[in-house]
Amino acid sequence: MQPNPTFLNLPEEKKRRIEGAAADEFSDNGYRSASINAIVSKVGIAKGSIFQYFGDKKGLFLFIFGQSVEKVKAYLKEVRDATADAPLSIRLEETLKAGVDFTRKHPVIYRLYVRTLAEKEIPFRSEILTSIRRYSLEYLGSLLETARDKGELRDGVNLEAACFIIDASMDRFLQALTLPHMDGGLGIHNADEDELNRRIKALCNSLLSGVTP
Amino acid sequence: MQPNPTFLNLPEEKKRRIEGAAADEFSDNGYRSASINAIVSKVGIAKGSIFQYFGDKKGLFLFIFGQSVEKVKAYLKEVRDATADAPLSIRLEETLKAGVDFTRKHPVIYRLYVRTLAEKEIPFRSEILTSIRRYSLEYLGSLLETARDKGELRDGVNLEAACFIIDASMDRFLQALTLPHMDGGLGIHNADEDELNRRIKALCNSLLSGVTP
Amino acid sequence: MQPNPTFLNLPEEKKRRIEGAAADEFSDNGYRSASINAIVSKVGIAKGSIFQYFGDKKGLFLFIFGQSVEKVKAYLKEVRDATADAPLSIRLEETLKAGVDFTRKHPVIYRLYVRTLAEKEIPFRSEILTSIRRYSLEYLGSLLETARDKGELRDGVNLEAACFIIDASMDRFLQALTLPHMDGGLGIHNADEDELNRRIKALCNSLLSGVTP
Amino acid sequence: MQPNPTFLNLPEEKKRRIEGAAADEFSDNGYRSASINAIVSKVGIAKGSIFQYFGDKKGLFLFIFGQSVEKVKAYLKEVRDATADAPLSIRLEETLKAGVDFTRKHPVIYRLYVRTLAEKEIPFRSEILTSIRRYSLEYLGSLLETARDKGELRDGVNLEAACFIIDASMDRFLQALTLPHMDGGLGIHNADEDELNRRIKALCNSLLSGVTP
DNA sequence: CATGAATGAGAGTTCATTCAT
DNA sequence: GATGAATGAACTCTCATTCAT
Repeated sequence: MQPNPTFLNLPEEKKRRIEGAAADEFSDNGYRSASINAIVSKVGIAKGSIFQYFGDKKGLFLFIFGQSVEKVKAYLKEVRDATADAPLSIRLEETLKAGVDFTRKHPVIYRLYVRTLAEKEIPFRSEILTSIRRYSLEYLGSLLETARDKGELRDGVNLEAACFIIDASMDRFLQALTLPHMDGGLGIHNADEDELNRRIKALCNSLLSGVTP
Repeated sequence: MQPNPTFLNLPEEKKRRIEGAAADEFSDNGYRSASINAIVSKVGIAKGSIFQYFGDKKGLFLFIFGQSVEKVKAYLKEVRDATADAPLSIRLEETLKAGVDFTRKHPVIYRLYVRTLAEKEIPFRSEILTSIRRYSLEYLGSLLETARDKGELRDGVNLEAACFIIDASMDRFLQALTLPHMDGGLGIHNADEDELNRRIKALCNSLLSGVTP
Repeated sequence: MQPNPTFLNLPEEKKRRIEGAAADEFSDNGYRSASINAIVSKVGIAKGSIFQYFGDKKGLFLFIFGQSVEKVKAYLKEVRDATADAPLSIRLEETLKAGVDFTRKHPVIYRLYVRTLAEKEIPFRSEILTSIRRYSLEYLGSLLETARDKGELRDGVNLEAACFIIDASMDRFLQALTLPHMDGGLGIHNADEDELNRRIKALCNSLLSGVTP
Repeated sequence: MQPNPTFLNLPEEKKRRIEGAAADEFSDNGYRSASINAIVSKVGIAKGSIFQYFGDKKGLFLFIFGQSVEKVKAYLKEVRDATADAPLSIRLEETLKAGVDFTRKHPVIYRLYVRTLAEKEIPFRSEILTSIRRYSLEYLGSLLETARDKGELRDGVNLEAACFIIDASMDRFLQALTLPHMDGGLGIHNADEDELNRRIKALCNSLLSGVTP
């Protein structure tokens, strides 16, 4: 999980170039098909250096992935704290907005996550995914519980199912943002800022209100 | 997309063995990492034959994937027709049940779809995914429109958003079935039949009713 | 141990070129340092072909080594049968002469054996060496037992120790032939035919008679 | 052959750690497969230091090997002097015992010698081996000459051949001690102290007396 | 003087694809 | 039409050596 100190002592800019190229490569090609050749020739360093920094391909992947997860967590924590007193609808909106924002700033991170989802032989895949899902559900769970305690929810609401639906919908929303092909009916992919915000509001509204009378 | 006539004239049983092995290999390893070596040695035919039948790896993949999509469509069409007169809640339940059923009978097909979602260099990936999503939304859209016309929906419901949420939630439900790690809060993965049906009902209820008073 | 049939069906001449190059490479460099690159570029075939024929480096080595052992055994069996009725001194001389003859015809085989002796990580090294030593001792043992039964040996001779000494001395004699550096006092390495036969006779005499009165 | 003065001025303890690690590595892996990486990481010094001290891999090997040879010579000289007045049979026994003793105390040195025997590309291999053999034969030669002068030998004994046989047999005896696989008929490898001494006596007896009446 | 980061050649191995049989 | 031998590029990983600090 931890790269060699050598790597950590590298000039900030070089580090970022390596991380960037590796994240790109993994998110474009998944773990197994990602090529260390491609990474080093993009960055312009010797092949051996990568192995000096990270030991092996697995070590590189674990580091890049771990970094990404940390970034996402930090981002979400910020949103949670910043909206602590807002009503649920606003908190969901802000969460999704933050997700959109983050996905745009770090598109590779989201793709990296999707790739990890799909690939079987990724090192520690099971642990990685389980921990991500758990974190995500805890986050949404705490939002919903707070809302329930404040009386914002209907009686008898199934919190688990609600979490599941919200999680899945937001996840898909972000997928649609990253992958044009998943942008089924919502026209998210090429939307401008205003349009996107309307979409977010609409989705969150629908998530909260359901469709039946 | 179309294999060489030579392939089509093969004995039914041999064709099925080839298709099965190829589907397994692609769904286990994705497109790029799938090995034609592995496929032919599993089936017990000559490597050259695959290239005779399908031209190249790309052709093989396209054929296998296309076949899978046809199977899914046929399955869904059946459900739609069979439940034409039922209320929306039942139709959703039956759809999800059918999805579960199908995923269990043809686990490789679902995995194949997830892999395709994740991999960038898959031939015609964009077209493939777009068409799948469109089909899925059309299907759900027609269910919801029928329901609206029958007065089952609340006024002012945002059909697009509803479709999106239902699609995403069902998709995730099936993912949780296939991938233990996605089974966040719902405990789907190891559920017995009864438990699973309760989960399906709960999810569909929540999808229809929302959480707010 | 068995190469792919593909290899066995190769034209005799090509097979021999491959076997020769591989035996050379292994006997020059040992197992680990032997380079498949070097072998294929010497033979002029593609790198992949070696792996098609033998699976991996280990398979190649095992095949080459096994072949060599078979050749040696066949050679020794011939000598044993041809000298069945001769006195021990002649049989030893003929054995050593045969060894010299063989070592000259197939110098790589002897070097291969020495290399295997020295290297730790050779596949099945332990089994290989044990079986070679056992075979060698059985061979000499049967010679000595026959001699004893014919009354050619002094009473109370320690057969085990005698075997050991003869085995070691002959082994070293052949080493001296192959490796100029081991040619300590005997001047074997550059000896002409007559000289060599004298050396053989002298060694066998000394082996039989010892040094004490 | 001589390391940089920098090395010689190192604290005794550090020098010994470096020598030990290098001897281990070379004797375990041979020259070419020995890894300087492994050596430095075992000792805990910088990789560059090795090159500073010894120039290159070759220099390091030559130094380590030379050192080992010196140790052996010193050991043998001691035995020779200590047994100057004993009869030949005792001197041989003591020599072999000393060899056993030394091999046990410094197993890497013996392995190092065997490895050098086997590997072709070792620097100055030819010179190294020639000098070792010559020394060994000189040593045994002086033992035998002394014995002849004292009338311990039969008339007409071939001293050269006797030397050769004794050298080869003792060498093999030590090999059997180090490599279980060479322990052909004698059961040396797992022998306890008493048993081993009996084996040594038996071998030396047989060496001196031969097998014929 | 010691350090260890950087290098790039070379290792074994796998693979899609071609084509003579 | 079916076969599978041959190919060579690409893969991950190791290593001795150099040299700026």
